[in-house]
Parts: sequence; C-alpha cells; structure tokens
Amino acid sequence: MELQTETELKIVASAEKLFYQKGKAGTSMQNIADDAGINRTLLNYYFRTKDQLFEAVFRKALSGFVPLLASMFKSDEAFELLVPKVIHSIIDAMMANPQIPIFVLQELSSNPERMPQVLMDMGIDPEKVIKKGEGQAHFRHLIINLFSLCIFPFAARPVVTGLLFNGDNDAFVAAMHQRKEILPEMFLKLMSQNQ
Amino acid sequence: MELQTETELKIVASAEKLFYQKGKAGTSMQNIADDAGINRTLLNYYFRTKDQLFEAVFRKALSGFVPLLASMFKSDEAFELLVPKVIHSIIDAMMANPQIPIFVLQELSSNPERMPQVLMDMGIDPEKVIKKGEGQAHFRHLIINLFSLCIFPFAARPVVTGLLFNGDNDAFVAAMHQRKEILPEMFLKLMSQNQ
DNA sequence: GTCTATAAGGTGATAGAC
DNA sequence: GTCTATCACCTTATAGAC
Repeated sequence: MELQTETELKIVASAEKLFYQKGKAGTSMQNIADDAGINRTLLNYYFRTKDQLFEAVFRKALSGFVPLLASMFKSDEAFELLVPKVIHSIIDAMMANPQIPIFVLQELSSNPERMPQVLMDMGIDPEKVIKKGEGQAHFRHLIINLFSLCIFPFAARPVVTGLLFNGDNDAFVAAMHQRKEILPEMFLKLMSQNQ
Repeated sequence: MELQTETELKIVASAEKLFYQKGKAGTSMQNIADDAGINRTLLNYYFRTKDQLFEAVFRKALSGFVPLLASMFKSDEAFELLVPKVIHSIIDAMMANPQIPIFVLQELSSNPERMPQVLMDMGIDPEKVIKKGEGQAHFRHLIINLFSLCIFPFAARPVVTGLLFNGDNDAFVAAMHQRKEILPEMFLKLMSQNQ
C-alpha cells in the first residue's frame, strides 16, 4: 500500500460511494469532484484518467474478499469446521459494505474477460480449488450454495426488504444477524444429505 | 399489450441487449440506433425520451418474473409441493435470459424507492405474503434461501464459471440443468430441519 | 414514418499560470 | 498541488423537410 495524501483519500471515498451507487458510466468526474469538495482537474492529477480511478475503486472492493476466499480455499481445515467461520465472515463483510456485491457482480458481468486476472490477483488457482473438492459429492453445488445463501440477500436487498420486511430496513439487518446463527446448521445438513 | 410495429420491436430488442450488457448510463441512444440499424431520431419518435425507452425495457424484464412470483405467493398448494415446481420455473427462466437478474437487481439497488411500485405492478401484496408464511418457522429465511439458491449462480455467473468450471460455459449450463434436479431435494430437507 | 440539420449542454483530458 | 481556461467530442432532444 502506497502512501496516500488526504486529497487522494477524499477522492477515493467519493468515487467509491458514487461508483457503487450509480456505476462507472453513471458517474462523471465532475460528480466525484463535487462530492469530494475539490476541483475536477485534481482527479486527473492524481489518477490521470477515469479508467484508472475506477480500477482503484474496483480493486479496493475486491480486496475485502481476498482474505475470505483465501481462508476458504487454502485452509486445511475440514469443510464442516470451516463453513460456520466462513459464513460469519462473509455476512459480516456484507453488513459492513452492502453495496459491494452488486457493484462487483455487475462489473464482472459486463466484462467477464476480467475474471482470470481477478482470480490471479486474489492468489486463487481454480485448478487447485477443483482438485480439493473432488472427494465431496456435488462439491461445486455446495460451494455455489454457500455463496448464494450468504451473498444473495444483500444483492437483492431492496426486493427482500420490500417483499418480506414491509420496507423496514432495521428488520432486514436484524434478520441478517440472525442468519449468521441459522445458516451454518442449515448448510451442514444440506451438505451431509448427498451421496 | 399494444400493437407494435416492426421498427418498434427492433428498437426494443437492441435496447434490451445493450441495457442488459452496459446499463442505462453506459448505453447511448446512438448505440441502440446503430445496433438496430435505424436512424437515431426514430428512437425519440417512438419512445420520446431515453428514460421512457429504458422503462419499457425494465418492465419487460420484470414481466418474466410476474407469473413465477404470482404462482408462488398466490397458490394454495402446500409449500412442499410448490417448491420443486418453482425451482424448475425460476432456473428455466434464468437459463432463457441469464442477464436479467443482475440488470434488475442493479436498477433496484440504485433506485430502491421503485420497490413498492414494482410490487404493485406484479400484483403482490407483501402483507399477505407475510401472513401466509407465519405458520412456518424461519419462513423469511426459507424464501430468501429459495431465491438465493436459484438466482445467485446466474448473477455471479462469471465468478462461478471462472472459479469452479475453468471458464467452460457449457459445463456451467450443464451444472445448472443438473441443479434443477438436485435443489428441490436439498431445499426440502433444509426446510424440514427446523422446529 | 423517416430523414437532415441543429440546438444546448455535458464529457474526459490537458496546457499553462500560480 | 491547485487553479482557470480551453480542447474536441459526444450526449439527448427537437424543428422542419420530405
């Protein structure tokens, strides 16, 4: 991590907020400068181009997941012991920054060719992941299930809140806390059934 | 449904494709006109503004889910019988148009205030949904689980394909077909375990 | 219905003064 | 590092000819 000036930090904070909310194309350099309370040309001074500023934000968004995935796919712990920890970690990460999943998934969906590089950056080798799972029946589906159950409620937050919690955001948050306790039990039963 | 001219259909088809891929802000009226092979001013002639064209696309994207959700929340069938049917329907809908979930979720995430209107358009009354589920323990989590398990793999398709299928798209599609058969069994066990 | 021409304004990026 | 001024370009939308 390089040293960052205060102005640089303000820029990234505003860029993060706006890119998360309105996307890359929906956010202008002027919007970001206004939000940060600085002159627009300073964005170019610090990041040269909009693309480079976006990349900085995108990488920062990804970086929050790196330790999670690393622990998941590199640990020697048995799946059954790992799962409850991973569920807690992922949901806590989502609570801290609920806009990241939809932001990252939208970007990867628009530019799927980025995926190999992203996996590289995270230090994940898909071949090893697949090899590690070979023993477990339906291991691909189980990994998909794990991430689905933890991440999707946040990606679909407005729908979930509107449909099931009468628009009450606090109720949604409370349910997600409860979910950290309920899911491991549910998930482990779901795992043991096959085979 | 009103009668539509050939030109109008071409416009919507191109707008759909581009809005799904690049989002509203990332797509210009010129892009759409070029893709449709028509003059740009015709877009304004048929839809007056970009906003109105986007609304037409957004509503069409939602309309695919209306019958699914309607059958889910209005049927008198027991949850246990309904679930396998719903899983099949949702996954089939996702296969037919894999870009819709991320498109819809991104739009609702940027504009959550749209949610009440969207539920109204779908003819869904959240109060009734909640009342119907009151008997089942953790019914909110179970509904969340159902949609998570069916929809998330498609929203996260590049990640899933890159991480678990070595970038092989056919393998992803095959796994999703298999998933239609596996999920109901998994999900029903997951339901019965509580309480 | 379809076109050309045009309006009014926003965009990202840079040069150059301080 | 921070500013003003300026660049060439792209944006949506509309007026008016055919």
